[in-house]
Amino acid sequence: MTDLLEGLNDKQLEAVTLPYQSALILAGAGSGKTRVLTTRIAWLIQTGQISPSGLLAVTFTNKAAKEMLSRLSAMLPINTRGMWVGTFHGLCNRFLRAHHREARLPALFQILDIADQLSAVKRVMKAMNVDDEKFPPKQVQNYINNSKEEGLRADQLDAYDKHSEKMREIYAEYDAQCQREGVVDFAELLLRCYEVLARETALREHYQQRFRYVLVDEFQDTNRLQYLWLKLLAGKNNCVFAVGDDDQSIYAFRGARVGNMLDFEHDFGVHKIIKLEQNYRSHSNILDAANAIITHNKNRLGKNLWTSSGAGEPVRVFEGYNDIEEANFIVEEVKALHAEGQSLADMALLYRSNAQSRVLEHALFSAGIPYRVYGGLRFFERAEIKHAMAYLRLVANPNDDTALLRVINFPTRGIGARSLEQLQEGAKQNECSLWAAAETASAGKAMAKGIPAFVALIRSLQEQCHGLPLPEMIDVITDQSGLRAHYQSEKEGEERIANLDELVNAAVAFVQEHDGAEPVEGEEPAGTAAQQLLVAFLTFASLEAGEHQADPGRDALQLMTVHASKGLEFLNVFICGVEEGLFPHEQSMYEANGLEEERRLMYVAVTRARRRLYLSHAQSRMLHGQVRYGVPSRFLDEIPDELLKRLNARPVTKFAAEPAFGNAPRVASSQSSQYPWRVGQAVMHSKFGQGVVVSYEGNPSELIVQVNFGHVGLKKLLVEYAKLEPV
DNA sequence: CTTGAGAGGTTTTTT
DNA sequence: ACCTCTCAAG
Repeated sequence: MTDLLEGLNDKQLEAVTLPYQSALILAGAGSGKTRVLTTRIAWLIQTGQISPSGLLAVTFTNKAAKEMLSRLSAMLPINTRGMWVGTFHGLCNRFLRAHHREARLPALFQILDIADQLSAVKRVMKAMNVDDEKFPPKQVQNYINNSKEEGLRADQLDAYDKHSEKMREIYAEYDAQCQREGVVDFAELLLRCYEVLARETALREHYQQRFRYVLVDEFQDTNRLQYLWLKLLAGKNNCVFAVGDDDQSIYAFRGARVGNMLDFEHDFGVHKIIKLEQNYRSHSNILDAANAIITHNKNRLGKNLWTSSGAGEPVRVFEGYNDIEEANFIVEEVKALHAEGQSLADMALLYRSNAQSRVLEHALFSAGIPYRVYGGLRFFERAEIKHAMAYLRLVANPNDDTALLRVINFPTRGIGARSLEQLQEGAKQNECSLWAAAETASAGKAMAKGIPAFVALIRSLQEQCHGLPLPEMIDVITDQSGLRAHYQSEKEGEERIANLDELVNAAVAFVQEHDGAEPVEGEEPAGTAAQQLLVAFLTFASLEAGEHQADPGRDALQLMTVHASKGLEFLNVFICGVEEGLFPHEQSMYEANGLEEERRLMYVAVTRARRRLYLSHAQSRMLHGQVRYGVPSRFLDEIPDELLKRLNARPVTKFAAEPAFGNAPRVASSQSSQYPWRVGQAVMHSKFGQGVVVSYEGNPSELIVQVNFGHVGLKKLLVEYAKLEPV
């Protein structure tokens, strides 16, 4: 066996071989974070300090967890199967399955994804007669999730007024509904697990004694609840090894608390933070640019990346007249690089928001460059898959109201709003599930024939599926339910049919992987083996639906948001739309510390590049169907000029010329007499400085002009009072 | 129950 | 611009 510690630098070595104590490792981008984490585990095991079953390692993505496990089994001759290495949600799910009684959950509880959750929220609100104009279901959903991620139940929340009181009430009702139906949402997995550990002393002590060592990846992304969970699990005597990078915290908007890093230092008695600052990814021009940007942030633990691999190429900056020219430039560069023999898969186009991908895709498509867009709808989130899964869920548990509502009339079988209302009424009166109500209704006196037909269908499916292997079950279900026939008659249903076939394939692969899987420890497995497998598959679909690495065979350019690029690296990186209002995003200005998060986002983007980095921006672009004029991002100004190579010199007085490509602003020439300045014209304001006229609104007597003042932001000004000077 | 017009809303989203 | 959702007419 090769020496584990070989090739580690001093800091990495120090982190890997730390004595038994809690530690915080500040691991910069490209500093070998995953390597340190896995080597630490391997070293602890190899030196006999801990057994494989005595540690718990937690990540945010399934990908990261898998990566850790595969590297681990390459380092050590151990069976990683039974090890507690996984995502927060995956581990909590495992815990709850084993201790469902203590958690007061049915053994075969099911997991709601965001879409399921939203429909559950809508259902609760309807039952409560809540006005969904005043309480938009999405907002309610966020409120519930945010509360749970703070570790708070409805009865622990304060209400300030009628509105928040109602929110709290809906939250409580929603939880009650989930409990009745035996389903849990993502946040609930964690909160429930946390509560069980907090409540059940014996259980907590058992796990505390077992997991002497807890390791956390991407610690900067943990939310309040995850932090509390870790603290509870560690207890007084165990140690936590946390690895993270405060400069790469880009999920505050979802409840991640960078502050957990400071709290951690204090709560876990960390003596010394180890900083991994040597970067093995990029040349120094790229790192210096990244460092220059991030030093503008006030709230940092402090860290400076360096490399021994030389300056490398300058950071290239391109300014387009508009987004189309920007896209065309990128196409040309990509072509040139590809012609030099570089693979497309090692090039990435990064953008701040998904809306930007359209223009880029159009240009790439026209040029015949294969590309792949990351993000968007995932396989298990597609409507046809969700429908098939809903039938599957009903076979597993017909009392699953969410699943029932999804397919009771899909394909349509004459069950309209009225029949549904009757069902819901019946369910409410008898305090039973919709399924039970449907059974009663169809057994009783004459009813619209749809419902008895549906009941018969589900019963028949249950019967036919009994004893069948999972893939065949899916075959039967998609066939008998009429799903397949429905999509066959649809004009663009071919892809959907193909997806249903793909679902069968996914089931085949799943069954193979689970062959001879370990039984859940602790308690007797509930249900039959077949039921277990079915529920495991459903859980897999909601918890591990990711894995976007399709068509690895084809060499394709990678398109994704900056968020999606975290953790990845590419030889050549293009960051597009580096403009005020886009990156940093306009919306971020309204949030506390929003700008700092945007800057971290730019830091993440820049540090993705190994060798060559392009930053591009455009003077104008189409946004929400309107031409928007923008000034270069402040982040560009934050990079020292000597690191940059400006590829094209645009005239200093921008926007003086007619807008390129005939995208004439609506109000420009024809009625220009009415408007003092042309849209796109640079103007000076005594207080806000230089800006660009974006649009006009209001009537002629009270004309309002919207000006983009770059760093100051977008401002709406009354033409009459705003003393603007042309530049 | 299906269809289409109109309204509203568009940052990012590991599970 | 474009997508999703709602509601009224067929």
